[in-house]
Amino acid sequence: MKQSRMLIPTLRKAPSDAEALSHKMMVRAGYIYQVSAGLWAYLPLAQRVIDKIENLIRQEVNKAGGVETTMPGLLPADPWKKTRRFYTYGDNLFRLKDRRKRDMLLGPTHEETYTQIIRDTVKSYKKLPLLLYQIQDKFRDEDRPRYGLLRTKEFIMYDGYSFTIDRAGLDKEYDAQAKAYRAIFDKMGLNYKVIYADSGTIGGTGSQEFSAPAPIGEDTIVYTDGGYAANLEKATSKFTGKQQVAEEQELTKKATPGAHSVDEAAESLGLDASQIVKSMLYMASKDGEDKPEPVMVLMRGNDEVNETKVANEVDADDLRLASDDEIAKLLNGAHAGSLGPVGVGENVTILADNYVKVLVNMAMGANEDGYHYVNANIDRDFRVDKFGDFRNVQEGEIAPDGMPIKFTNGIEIGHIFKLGTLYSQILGAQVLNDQGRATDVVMGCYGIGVSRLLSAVVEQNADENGLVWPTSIAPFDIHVIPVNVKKDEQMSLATSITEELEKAGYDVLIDDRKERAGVKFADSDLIGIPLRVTVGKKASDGIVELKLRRTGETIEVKKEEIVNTVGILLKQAANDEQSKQSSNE
RNA sequence: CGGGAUUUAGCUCAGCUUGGUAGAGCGCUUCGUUCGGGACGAAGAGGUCGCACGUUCGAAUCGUGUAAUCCCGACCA
Repeated sequence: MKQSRMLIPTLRKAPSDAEALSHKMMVRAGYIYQVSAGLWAYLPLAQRVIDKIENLIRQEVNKAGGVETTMPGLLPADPWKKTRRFYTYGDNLFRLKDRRKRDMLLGPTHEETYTQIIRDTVKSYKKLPLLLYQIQDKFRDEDRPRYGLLRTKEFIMYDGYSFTIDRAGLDKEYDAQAKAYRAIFDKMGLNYKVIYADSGTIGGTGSQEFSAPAPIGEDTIVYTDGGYAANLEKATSKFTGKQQVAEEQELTKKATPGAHSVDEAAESLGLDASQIVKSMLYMASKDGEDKPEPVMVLMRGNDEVNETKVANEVDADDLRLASDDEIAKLLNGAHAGSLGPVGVGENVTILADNYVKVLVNMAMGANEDGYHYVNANIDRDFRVDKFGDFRNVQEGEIAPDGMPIKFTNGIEIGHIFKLGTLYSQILGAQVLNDQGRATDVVMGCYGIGVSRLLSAVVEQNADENGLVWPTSIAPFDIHVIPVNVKKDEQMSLATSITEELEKAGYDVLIDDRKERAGVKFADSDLIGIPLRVTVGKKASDGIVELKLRRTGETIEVKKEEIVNTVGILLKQAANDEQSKQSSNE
């Protein structure tokens, strides 16, 4: 491929509004062009990377029994109304009407559509299992698109859906997808972590999230060197609290003027935050029920409430902090900042973290602005309905695997999920089983953020000169650079080398532009093709220079040896990329 | 949803305080020299200063509104 026929608008400087490394680099290197906030054009180089990633996915998913399909991006709202997601999905769903005023939407995911197809076309368990997938644009009206391709309003996604007659079948499909995902990400040379999650609240019985550590990642990954990995929402640590031993003192109300936070109260009372109990008032509600139930959560002042754990405990679909009005109404006109469990009525469920259980003579808000209680004790002064783990783990604590916990940011690149029969029940996707009885089809759903993968890979593979693509998904394998295109011996050698390498099956880009060497080298580094072939002064002797982008390693070879040497170098580079990854997981 | 910032040439920015209808560097075009790590010289092209309304004889500049873009935060009582 001639570079003069490509559109590669490289820039000396990154646009001033780019923040993330991958965002800046991909714009500078001429891969992507921003059309609008959260909407990106993939220029020729990005398109080639995307094609390679997609083909890698196809390869591995097909191996796992997947078959490719394509759904419309524009969808009728009716099935989404049946599953209620038309109403519950929130503002991220693009809703629109067609000319007959029929409600439509732009698909953010396709559970309904695939379930509908299976419902109408598969009537017998003998036709199962099936794993249907597509690689296609998805639409989500993100509140805040950011970081280049990381969070956008339209993005490319692999989404697969498995249909089986029973749970055992689902487990097989799920495991096959997990295996395929690992193969895909391994081949891409990505560093990633697999996060296992227990059953979610909505009909699922298991999920794994694949997350690539990177500074701009929006997940907090809790992990250990022993292999433990979890979301902050799900992470647990060993309880290390010790029962405090002290004589119970008299409950006393103290003035703490102006103290609204734990730190302010701690200062005012001369106590450590860990001896202060903060009390958070939440409103918990379930789907389809209007009246939320108040839940008070007690926590050491230096801990953070984990709302997922609280929601699970009270079996709530929605959990939110109580509004000022609600607090005032339930707690005698008190305001946030001075809440506490003393004297709280039976209508409020009181949960307390395990670490509160071991405290004696604790301080807490008095439900009266400007006052805190000190020397409060459980049972004697206030009621606790249930103790449990309701806090976020902290770095350095001991994980369930016995190793110290570390935190890192991660980019969610893939997710697999055991859906169960939720959608098939609602949409009526049933087949006859071997007993001749109608049975709900058991589903799993699987997703990979394809366009987001570019960001993840670039975040992990770039240096100050530009991108450094892994060989498996680089837009080209080899960048041939005739240093001076006006010198016939250089140009003709470069051309013949390009043809030879292309014949050998490589993707080759030849820089046939009438640019000076410095410009070509700088652009080449920026673009990040794994191997560069420089055809320069020694062209007349039939000698060229090979240079690896990642290591900078350079060797001179005779033209007769190029194809052979290139093969060795690229294979070695691919091995290095994959071993780098496996040592990391 | 809350807060902050920005918007002038393809990119990075200056000019605005003290109104007089626009500049630099890079990039782009042409010619010449140069030619293995972002060359040099000469001559050019390119902008209704985000948009609207207002103030004024006159607005990139002052006022009001609006839009777009980016960043931060989203309740820890």
